[in-house]
Amino acid sequence: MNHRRLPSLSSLRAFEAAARHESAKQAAQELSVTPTAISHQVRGLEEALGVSLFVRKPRQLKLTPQGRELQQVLETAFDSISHFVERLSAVPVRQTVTLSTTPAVAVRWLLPWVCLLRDSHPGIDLRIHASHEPVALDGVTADIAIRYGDGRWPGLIAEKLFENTFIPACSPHLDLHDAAQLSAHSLIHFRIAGAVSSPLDWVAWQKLAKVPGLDVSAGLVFTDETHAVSAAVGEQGVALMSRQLINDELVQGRLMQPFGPSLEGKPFFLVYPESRQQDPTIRAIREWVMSVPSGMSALSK
Amino acid sequence: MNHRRLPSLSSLRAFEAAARHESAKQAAQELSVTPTAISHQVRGLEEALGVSLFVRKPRQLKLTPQGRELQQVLETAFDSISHFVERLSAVPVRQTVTLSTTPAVAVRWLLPWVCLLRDSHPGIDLRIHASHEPVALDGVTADIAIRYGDGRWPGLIAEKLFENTFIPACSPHLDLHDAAQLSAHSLIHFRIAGAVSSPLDWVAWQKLAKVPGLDVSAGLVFTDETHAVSAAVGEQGVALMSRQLINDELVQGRLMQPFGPSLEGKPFFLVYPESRQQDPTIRAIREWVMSVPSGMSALSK
DNA sequence: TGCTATAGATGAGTAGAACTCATTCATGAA
DNA sequence: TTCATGAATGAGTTCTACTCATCTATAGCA
Repeated sequence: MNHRRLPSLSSLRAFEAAARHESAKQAAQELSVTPTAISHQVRGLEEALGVSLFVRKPRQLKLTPQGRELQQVLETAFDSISHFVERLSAVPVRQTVTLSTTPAVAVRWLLPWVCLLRDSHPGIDLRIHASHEPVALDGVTADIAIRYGDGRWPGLIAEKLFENTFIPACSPHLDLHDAAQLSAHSLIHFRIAGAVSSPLDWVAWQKLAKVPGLDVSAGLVFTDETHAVSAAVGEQGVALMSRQLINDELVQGRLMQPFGPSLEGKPFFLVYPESRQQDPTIRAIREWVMSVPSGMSALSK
Repeated sequence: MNHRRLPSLSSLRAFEAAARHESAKQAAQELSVTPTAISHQVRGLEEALGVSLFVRKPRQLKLTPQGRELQQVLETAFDSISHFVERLSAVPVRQTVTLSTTPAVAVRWLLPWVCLLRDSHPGIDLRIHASHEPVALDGVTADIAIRYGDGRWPGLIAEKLFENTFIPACSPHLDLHDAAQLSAHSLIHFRIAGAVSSPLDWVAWQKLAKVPGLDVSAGLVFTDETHAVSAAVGEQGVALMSRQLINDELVQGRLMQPFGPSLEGKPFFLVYPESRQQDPTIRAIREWVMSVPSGMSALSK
């Protein structure tokens, strides 16, 4: 259908209304224009088509047979479009949005607040894509992300959420106060499967802390950060983890930071494509994420 | 359906083409606009509807499920309109046109040329409404007229066709040369039924000619002008009739004007509503009428 | 790996279609 | 006869639809 011929759609609309009413005045009212506009449009359409659509009488319009036929075709067409458009608006379409983040952020930071999003935006179907690697925000794999980094991603808008400070953390029951005591306890490692090392593990910490005689290769290894947290809470040893993600445990006294130093990791950002900045769904998610309490955000308020 | 909601029809058209191709570039080519125009229109539509219709990738557009649905509704609607419009143009619709004129003009002047109109405009169905009284050119009773008058009819366009000169006419066999001989012959009257007198009858002629002893009330009376002509040709007497309508007989010598004076009647005009000046059918009839040879027209050429 | 071509998006500016205003005309009703 | 009503015409104005310039992110090729 590459050679579809369509006259001015505005004139078709004006004609259809005038034909239905057989009145330019009523058509004008329906379309919120002046009767003159209707008159012009109808005339333009007749000229474009080369046929008469109305028989004109003073103060009266009568449809020609062709005019009547065209009105019926147009009414059907416009009605089908209008019905669909109204259906689109009337049914709150559940917008599926995929948020990509790390497993720890997902579990420890976001999930507790998902009910809040559901309450405020029942039309949003939030799906969380948890992985350690950043994924494409292409609207297919994911739409929006919470990820750590330097905040500079081409084509993406990045809004800082919170810092990512790695601290030694253990249960208060271990009665640890000095780094020198570390040798007597297990180190709890969190290591991404397949990764050899990380700038934020015990090796890096030891380089900074320089605890004499400490063997940082030993200890418990978990591939799931939340398991590492559980082990620490369960007095299995000392874990090095993001303070912002164990804020609850710190506040509740289930975990403590026995000593320093801290390692500053790259902060977490909310990230989404610039092209979707005005997307109502993206905006809604953004607002929700911004309302989630975080260590730094709560402090700055 | 008074509350029909329709977004910008232009944006709907642009979207449908872009959706069908899943390419703004190809849609632009189809609609003979720039790709930018497509981009703007699609974006406007998405904002108006509040939903995303495309998933955007660099150099690529992918339809959302909603976008796909809308495209299908629109394709059906636009196709139905387009098909009807093309049908309207492709089938030469027979346009019925009613031409109002006097019986004499119809029979003696127009009918011989109807075949010419049919040849040049097979789509025009010409109907002739013959009557002595002018009728409304309202598109119902009649569309166009040939009528005599002063050429000034409100709202109507009047184009002069030919004069209307009333002359005494009789067969050459009567061997009449002088008005004084009239008493020895019958006067042939043409009188419209119900009409008492006319400014163009024998009474009016006698007032001008002042033929001694001539009784103009006597003679043969016909209600049909063509019958009066036949009677004159058949040597029944002398008729007073429009020279332009008996031109053939004059030229062929079946009738002659034996003496004066002539009475100048109001000329005949082609008359049609100003509002239909651009009507293709009216224009076609006009051209045809103007091409019919008439006494005065032929002489001026 | 770097360069070029390609296709879509954004924003400012422009053109033309859509519309308004003023006026005229032809009823129809009081 | 006068006034109200509704459609049409033409000139002028507004606003939507469009273009141009520019940018971005690939995709393909050398």
